[in-house]
Amino acid sequence: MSSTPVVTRFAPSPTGYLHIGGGRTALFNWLYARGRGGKFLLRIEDTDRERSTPEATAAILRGLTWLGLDWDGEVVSQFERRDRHAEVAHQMLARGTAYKCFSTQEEIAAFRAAREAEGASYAVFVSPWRDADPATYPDAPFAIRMKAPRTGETVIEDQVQGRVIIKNETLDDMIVLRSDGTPVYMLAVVVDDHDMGVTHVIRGDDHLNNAARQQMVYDAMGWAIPVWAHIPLIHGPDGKKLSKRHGATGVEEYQAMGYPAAGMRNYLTRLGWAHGDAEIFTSEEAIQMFDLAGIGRAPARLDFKKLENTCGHHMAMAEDAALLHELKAFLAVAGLSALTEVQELRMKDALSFLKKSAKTFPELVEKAAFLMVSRPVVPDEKAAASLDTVSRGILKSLTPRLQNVSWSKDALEPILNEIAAENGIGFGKLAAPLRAAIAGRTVTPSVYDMMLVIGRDEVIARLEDASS
RNA sequence: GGCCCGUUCGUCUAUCGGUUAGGACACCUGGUUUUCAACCAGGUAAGAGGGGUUCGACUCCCCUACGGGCUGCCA
Repeated sequence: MSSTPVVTRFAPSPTGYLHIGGGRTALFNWLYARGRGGKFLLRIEDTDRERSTPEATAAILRGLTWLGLDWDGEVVSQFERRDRHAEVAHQMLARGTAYKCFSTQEEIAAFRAAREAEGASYAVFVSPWRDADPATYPDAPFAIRMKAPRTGETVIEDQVQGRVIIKNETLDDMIVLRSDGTPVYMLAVVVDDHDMGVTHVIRGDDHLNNAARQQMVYDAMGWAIPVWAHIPLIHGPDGKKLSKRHGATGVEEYQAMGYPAAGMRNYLTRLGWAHGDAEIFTSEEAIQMFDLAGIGRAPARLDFKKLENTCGHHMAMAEDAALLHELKAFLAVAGLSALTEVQELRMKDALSFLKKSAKTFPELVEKAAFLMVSRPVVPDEKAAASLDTVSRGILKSLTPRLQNVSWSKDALEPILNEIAAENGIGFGKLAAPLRAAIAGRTVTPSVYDMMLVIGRDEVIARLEDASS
């Protein structure tokens, strides 16, 4: 194979947040580069001055960072490279692979309307200036158009889509430099990818047709064509193009919904890509396994249930310290109050069991309610119901016996069993009021787990609160 | 309209001419259990339709249907 190092890139337009589909495209580029000791570059395609904003760029960077996709080198601004783009357009002019076109937009519109009136199925604009004698050039603004081949075909060798053949007659002489001297996207991408040394262009398949045009620019400049890989877009659960009505479309929304980044990464990697039966894997494993050949050709639908399941596995797999760190970040972006010192201390102990059953951070926080509340614990309606007179009496008889036991499950278990036996009830009947007293609710983690986390003094205090 | 791409269980997919079409999620049933989960065991479920090619097609070719993309001096 080639010995040239792999260089991939992600090139979003800063016109909004980082779309989940864009996030996946970035992820694929990142995986591919990282798995081959290559580089993953980031370029912001901000040539559309009307719609590009610095806020959007910041949001995209945040989204990528959250997903754990680190890029190499500086972020490239396409807009700042406009002089270079114009330079290449003029080089094309000099090479004779482009020409000055003085047709006005009105003339072009009229041309199309006329062809349409004739009943033409499509109207490729043919500029009258394509072969005009420079002596006839008017003193007027002009655009630079590429002198595209009119016959034959352009073949795209795509790693995902296979060999795609486009007839040249269906492609017009696209403009590379506007009459105001600004470069057009189609030129800018090629020049930037070339200058940045991009070897593999992995992007959405909405660009598949564009690849033919771009390839013409590569040819016009005598540059090496990169490896193409046009990946299908992500669709909503109904199979339609993913849009707002399907729910979250922005990467940061997923963070705010509390999906752990590792799970998100795993899910997005598996969405539209497979490696045998591999389902749950770390990023390191994904980097090792990832290849272009495993990418499917059909658009994949988002499945929130599977996303959750995948996230659940990663929650359970996570290191407690890292999970605590991510939990705090989640609390911040979700606009929830930060953990107090006491809560954080308890959380550190509770994570070992909480993470096993939670799939998302909101779920984890929900299960951690017992350690978040402070005295007096106010029971909800159902919990209050289980704290009847009899139960309160039982709890009252329990507290003295907790004073001197060693605070471990092994020591606590016999005591609670004794209490249950003495009162002629099963452990389940005892656990209910205990849960109510300790957490103020009926659905909680194991009573032992809770007791161990909040500690003897707090448990006794809560039991006394509830039984008095 | 034209051009291009796609179509295996509800969903993500494996298969790369010969399989009882496999796995995962979801769903259903059972088990475990201290509540909710989690967990364990089992189950239901698929090659869009029609033509070819072939001894043999989910796999190759064609047509149709459906979905998507492109068709700008947007990116």
